[in-house]
Amino acid sequence: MTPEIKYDRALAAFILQNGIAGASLRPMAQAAGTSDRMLIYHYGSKSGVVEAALTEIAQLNIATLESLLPPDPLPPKHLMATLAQIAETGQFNPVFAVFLELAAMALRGDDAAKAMGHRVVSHFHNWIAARITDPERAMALLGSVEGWAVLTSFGLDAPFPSG
Amino acid sequence: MTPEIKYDRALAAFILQNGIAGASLRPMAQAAGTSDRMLIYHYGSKSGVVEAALTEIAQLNIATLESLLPPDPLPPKHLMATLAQIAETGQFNPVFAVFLELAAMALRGDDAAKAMGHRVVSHFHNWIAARITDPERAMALLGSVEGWAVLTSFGLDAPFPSG
DNA sequence: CTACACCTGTAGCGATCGCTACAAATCCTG
DNA sequence: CAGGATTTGTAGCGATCGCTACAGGTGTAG
Repeated sequence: MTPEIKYDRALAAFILQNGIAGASLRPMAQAAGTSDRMLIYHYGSKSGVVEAALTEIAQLNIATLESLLPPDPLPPKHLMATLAQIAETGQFNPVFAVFLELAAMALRGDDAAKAMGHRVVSHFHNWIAARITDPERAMALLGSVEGWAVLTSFGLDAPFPSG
Repeated sequence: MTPEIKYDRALAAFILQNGIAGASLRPMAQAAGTSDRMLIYHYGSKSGVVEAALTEIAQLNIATLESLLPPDPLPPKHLMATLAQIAETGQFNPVFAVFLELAAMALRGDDAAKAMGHRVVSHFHNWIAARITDPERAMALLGSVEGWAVLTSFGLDAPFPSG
């Protein structure tokens, strides 16, 4: 029951909107209705703040995915068709942006980013695996979706992977 | 024959190593053997410097890809097997990191990043299309590779897409 | 040689960065 | 109610950010 939990939601929203690179203590504190001094006090350091926000994002994300599509093994084509509809609303764009930022940091040797990304993407993988008739294909499908996110971010009209 | 070309190589190397987020004028200038004052003078602004560096990265990349595998239509499986060997050396990790950073920026509405990413990824697409027997599959394969890069950056042992 | 455009080094501007020292306020315990 | 620990506001530290003013050098054209 750490008391700083009340800030997590606002911090997560801030990072979803501004990215990890745009996460500065003073603006984050203002968004959370407190001061930079307090964020440092509660979370110890800026990296502690960011880590808490990313954890919160991951949890929110799991909840959102659960509510969008309850577990039920579908043929890959059906699942991907549903995912296509969800993805094309753009509601997950901020989440994708954070993931891609984490991936770039991980590629440069940031171990914290690597661990955080691993955790979050594993959740995605499990979510897919629980909703597909042949779960061993979940990783390949997940990769296709991530790649689609990259290509469409640049404005290419890449077809959503069909499975 | 703009005189600032001599800096482009060093600037590209710097951004490949430190990322776009880590691109500050003074360190870049030092890496290029000049001063921040001179970079601003030649390129007009920091964004001009970064843009030149990214353009240089794109050109270097095309040359590298050409030298690694001359154009020759192959069956998708063969091409992907060759790409797997190349990708697993990790030599393109800094390039992937820059791409993913660009994608994150583009997803947040950075139009310059979107245009730059579009250009670079289009080159990748053309490169693949020229080396595959059914070029209309190039986009899907490219997406799979990008997604694979994201997943492996987090330490997941995702299989390289087989085509 | 002169004059003028081009180039570059020094110094510093205001803003923001993560973080901290210090003291007052508040809360909990005895 | 007393006294110590916990929480918070104010102010500011040194560092770095992108960028600029200004003076002096350098090369070239008339």
